[in-house]
Amino acid sequence: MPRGSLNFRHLILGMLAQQSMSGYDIRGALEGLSWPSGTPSFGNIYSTLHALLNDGLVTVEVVPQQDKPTRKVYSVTKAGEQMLQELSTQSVTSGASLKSFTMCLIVADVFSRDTLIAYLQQRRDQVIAHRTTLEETTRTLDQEKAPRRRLAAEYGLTLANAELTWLDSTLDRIYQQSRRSIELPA
Amino acid sequence: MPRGSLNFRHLILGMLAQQSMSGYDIRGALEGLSWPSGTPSFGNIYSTLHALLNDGLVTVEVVPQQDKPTRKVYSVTKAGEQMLQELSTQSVTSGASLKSFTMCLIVADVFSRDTLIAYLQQRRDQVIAHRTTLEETTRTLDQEKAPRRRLAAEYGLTLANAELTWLDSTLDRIYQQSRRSIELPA
DNA sequence: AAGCGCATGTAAAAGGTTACATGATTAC
DNA sequence: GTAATCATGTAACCTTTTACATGCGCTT
Repeated sequence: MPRGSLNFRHLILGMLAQQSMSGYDIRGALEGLSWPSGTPSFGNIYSTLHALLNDGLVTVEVVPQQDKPTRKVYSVTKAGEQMLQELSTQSVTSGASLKSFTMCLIVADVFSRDTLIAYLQQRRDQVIAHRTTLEETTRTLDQEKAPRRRLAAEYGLTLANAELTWLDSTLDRIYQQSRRSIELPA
Repeated sequence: MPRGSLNFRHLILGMLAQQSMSGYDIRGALEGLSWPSGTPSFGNIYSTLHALLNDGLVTVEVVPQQDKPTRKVYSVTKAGEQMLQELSTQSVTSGASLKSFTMCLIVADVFSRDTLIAYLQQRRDQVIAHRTTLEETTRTLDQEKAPRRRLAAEYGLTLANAELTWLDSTLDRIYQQSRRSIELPA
């Protein structure tokens, strides 16, 4: 776990900060959002929740339901909020894998604008670097006549280009929002 | 590890089948190709190599170099080729994560055309399903005014659409290749 | 002489999934 | 009756990374 990088605990805590939920709810939300990095298992979610509870970062409320099993709704405590606050302003030194970046986007609400921008720009730099590597690889493979060998590189290039387009337009959008909120008070 | 799914052993074995390499070489090749799923560590590569050697699926050749440390070049044995052969014709029941799919592409050479097509189509079905889920999620989030909450879903949608475009064009290409090789002998 | 690229290796720790157990209600 | 959704939980297991150790030769 590289220093400054998001882990699963942060993800759960960040999601609970957006909205109090049960483990089952969290799983449902992640199924829709965390697709690129894979949906985590219940085993992981529940034990993370217990660990957070044990560390006093969240509290539980047992909610009996009619016609359905009892739910356990978790909410972030003040200690938990403080932990997120620290994360929010912390400098980004992550080795940003796709997983870690996806988590960052899911809990984007907990970051300050500057931290979010830093994350996006860092990801942008990394994707550009990878694209360069992939372009070199395809150039080498073009010499050979084996078309199958190029599949992985082409796949990577397609994803990299799509991601870069998204990152650029998203960064633009965020910059315009800052400009607007600066212009309005003026 | 779902049955029928590719694991790291298969990846290494498949890469060695394409070309005999050292652990260091494998790492270099994967750095260029396996970007979306993350480049594996040396620790993983070397221990997998030792395990394959122990199971008689590969052999080593110690290659001393002048001016550089000695390399250990691994090659696939007949037993290893047989294992790949079985994998090649095996029906695909994988829970195809991005990781497993990327591995499949890297060793695409070892698959029969039908198996490769099955993998690509299976992935296509899964991505379409995920896209549907993501579209529903964005529809729900559009109601709210929180723009940050939509980031993860939009990101996923962008990647899903790019991947689908690639999958469709790649499947087309492969189909045309089969047609050509059927037409020629006729 | 310090640092980097090459090259291999191991053990401990972290991370995560699978498989199981439980149990109620609804829909076919 | 049997499958599906809802809902939680534990332990064993697998996978993978991290952090270390080693050592040569080239460059600054």
